[in-house]
Parts: sequence; structure tokens; C-alpha cells
Amino acid sequence: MLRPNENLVDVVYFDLRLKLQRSEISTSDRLVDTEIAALNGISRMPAREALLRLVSEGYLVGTTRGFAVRELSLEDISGLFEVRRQLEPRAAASAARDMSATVEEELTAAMMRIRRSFAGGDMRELAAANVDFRNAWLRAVRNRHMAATISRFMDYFQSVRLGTFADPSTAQQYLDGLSHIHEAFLAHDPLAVQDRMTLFMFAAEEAYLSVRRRQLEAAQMKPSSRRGKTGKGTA
Amino acid sequence: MLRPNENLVDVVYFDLRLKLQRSEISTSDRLVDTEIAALNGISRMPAREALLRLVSEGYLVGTTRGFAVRELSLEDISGLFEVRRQLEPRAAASAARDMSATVEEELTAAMMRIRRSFAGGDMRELAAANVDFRNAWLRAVRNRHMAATISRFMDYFQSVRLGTFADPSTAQQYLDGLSHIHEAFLAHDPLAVQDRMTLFMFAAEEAYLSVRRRQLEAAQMKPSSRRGKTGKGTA
DNA sequence: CGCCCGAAATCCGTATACCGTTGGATAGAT
DNA sequence: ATCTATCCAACGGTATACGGATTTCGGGCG
Repeated sequence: MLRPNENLVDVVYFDLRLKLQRSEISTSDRLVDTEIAALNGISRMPAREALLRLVSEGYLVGTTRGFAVRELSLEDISGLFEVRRQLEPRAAASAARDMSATVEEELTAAMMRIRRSFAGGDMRELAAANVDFRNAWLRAVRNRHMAATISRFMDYFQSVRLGTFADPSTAQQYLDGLSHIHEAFLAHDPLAVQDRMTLFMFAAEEAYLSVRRRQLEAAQMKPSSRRGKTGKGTA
Repeated sequence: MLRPNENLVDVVYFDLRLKLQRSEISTSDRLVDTEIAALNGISRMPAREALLRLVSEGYLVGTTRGFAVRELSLEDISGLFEVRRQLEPRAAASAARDMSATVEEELTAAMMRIRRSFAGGDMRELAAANVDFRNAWLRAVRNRHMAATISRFMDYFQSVRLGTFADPSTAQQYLDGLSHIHEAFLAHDPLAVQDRMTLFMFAAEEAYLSVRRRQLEAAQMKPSSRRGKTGKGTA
């Protein structure tokens, strides 16, 4: 995420982007410019431009009846993870090298929040804490192009993320992997971070693929179901 | 580059993107929506939306007096190349593995065009042929997310590219490096492609940094000079 | 009772209009 | 002649309006 400069387009854009990150918009929702405009007390154009931007960045797709969150195909997931594997381990390693004490604290705070929500079984909270964790180390990445690219590729998965925590053994595996990464960060060991992040990436890809496969199978059984409201609420 | 679907925004967007790739828009030019609209016989909004999209993708920057091509700082160049180094060698390797005969021919055709324009001293033609070469192998990259990301990162350098061919020894080095890559492609040797592409990336980074450094020094001497027209011409 | 056809609503794409800001130009003063 | 203050035009941002395509809904016919 960058800078909410001061124009209406950016306001709407970052608002929607945040909602996307938090999985507050489901795939059955339809985002309509007039509706968003009304909710924010503005005209169509800024809302529309924000939506178009999200489309051009690949988060949404335009339909004949409103905009919808993009659904990832299995090929998409594989492809996106191939890119992530090339970038994230290396970037995390550089973050481990350059990390400040502040970032370290944020990382630990996020990790604790993850453990808590995992223990409490709150999957939505877990997903949010997960975003915190990645944002924390991403802040330590000096290369802003690298950070922005990674951030973008991560955000594509928000629509599937919640599902990955459903299976307890997968979730446990996720928690272990992240703990290892966290430890390596605390040890300021870039190479360990890199290796563990690489392992984590492969496990994550597996998890996403299997979740998505199940989703697609379920959708094939029952290809019906439509309609949905947006779910906004900002000023 | 994707598909020119059929709406005016896309038409303008791809037109501008092509002009950017061909270095037909200089850093002193100012792109103004009304002007582009008039040239294409359309209203402000589609032109404006295309410009905003280019801004959000990082190709342009908005000023209070029209949009301008983004100038890369030395930090930008280093950062962008760090990402490119992570992606391109690997992607080129996969292209070498999966390449069809058609792509192989295109690659050779581009290589010949590069040699011709290099011998003829036509730098603009050389830059265009360079774009052909990368597009050829990029087409063989199955992962479209990978290809799109690489394509995007390459395009950031169009504003500097022409300058890198100015110095004869640098240009010769560039030609040699590319020839080696081409050979490796023809040999269908993914690992050789990967290694040579890696070497090429480092050399390219050096070249861009030094060109840009000279540009910035020159600009500091003579900080004046303004004004400039767009340079369009489509229907 | 179901299917087909037509009307209405929905929503995207495009056009036009207005306003505030900013940068430059012009004119006046030193 | 140069510096400064004021004015004006250019341009981006936002709002409103219109047209066309597509989907949905309802009524009539088989």
C-alpha cells in the first residue's frame, strides 16, 4: 500500500483495497460504481476510476453487471506462486539483514496475534494477523519496487486465504512454518529466513491449490447461486 | 501487452504504451488529456482514464501541468534490476525449454535485425529490434503472470534505453551478450540461457546506471529547458 | 404448467460542464 | 535591467447527463 494522497479516487481505491485484503468482499458480491459513490457521498467518476484501477491491477474483473473479485484458476495459482517463489525468499532475506528493532517488535506482535487467533479458532482474525506479519517484514525491504510487487502478488490470494485455514492439519503446518520464519528473523539470519520462506512457499502453494480445487469441484456440483450486496461503510 | 478489447480507453492506452516502448515520447513532453482526446476525436474521459492507468502502473507521473514520462532515479534502476534479476533468467530458461519452432524463428529474425541496425548505426531501430527479441522469448513463457510482470519491468527502461547504445564499447558488449543468449536459445539449453541472462542483467544494470548518472549530471549543469508537444497520431 | 417474447431496469461507456489550483506571463517598481 | 506582485490561462479533479447493451422480469401463448 502506498500513500493515500488526497483525492477521492485514492480514498475509494485504498478503502476497497483494504476490504479486499481483509476478505470483506466475497466472490458473489457485485461492486457497482453508483452504489459505492452513494455510500461515500461522491459522484460516479471517482468510484468508477478506482474500480477500473483495481481491474487493471488484476484484483477485480468487469462483468456486464458490476465488478466482481477475480477468481483464481489453478493455473493462476501456480503461475503466481512461481513468481512469489522467485521474489519473496530473497526479499525476506534482505529484510532480515536490514530490519530495525521496531520492525522486529511488529513482527513479534503479529506472530503473537496469529498464535492467539489460531488458538481461539478465529479464522478471520488469523487472516488479518497474517497480513500484519507480512506487512511488517515487507516494511524492512528497502527496494520499494520489490516490496510493491510482492505486496501485489500476495493480495491476489485474499479471496482464497480464509479457506486454507479450514483444515486443522494444514493450519497447524502453516503456523509451524511461520514460527520457523519468525525465529529466523529474530536470529537475524538472512539465509535461514530465505530457506524457510522457500519451504513455506511450496507448502502454501499446495494448500491454496487444494482449497481451490475443492472450491471448483463444489461449484460444479451446484452451479447456481447469485446475488449479493457490496458491504461497504466509510465516509 | 494484452488484448485491445474494444473500448476507447484501451485504444488510447495501448497506443500510448506502444509509443512509450518505442521511445516516441520524450521526458520533456507533456501529455494532456484534452489534447489526446482531440487527436483521437474522442472526449476527455477515455483519454484521461488511459493516462491515469499509465500513472498507476508507474510509466507516467502526474504533474500540475500535464502528465510526463517517469524519470528513473538511480535507486529505481537498482531496485528494478534486483527484481529483474530474480525473474528474467529463470523465465528465459523456461522459455528455452518450452519454445516452439515459430518462436525460435522470431528470435533469430530479431537477432538479425539487431545486428543489421547495429552495423548500420541506427539506434532507434536497434531499440525496436531489442523489444522484438524480448517479446519473442517472452511469448514462450507459459506463465502469463510471469510474462506480464517481466514485460512491465522492462518497459520502465524505455526512457533510458536509447542512451545505452551511445557508447560503442557498451553497445558491442550488449550485442555480444545478446548473441550468447541467442545461441543458448538455439541450443535449447535452459541452463545456459539462465546463466547468460544473469550475466547480461548485471551488465545491463551497469550500463543503465552509468547512462542515467551522466544524464543527471548533465541536467544539473543546465537545469533549464522546458516545453514540449506530445507526438501522437492515431485515429 | 412451462416456454417464449417483449418491456423495463440495471449498469457500463462516453460526453460535457464546472471549479479550484497552479504555474507562467505581464506589468510595474526598484 | 532585474526583481516582484498580480492576473490569467491551462489543466486536473469532480459532477452530471446521455446512450447502448445486457440481463431480468412479467405476461401471454402453446
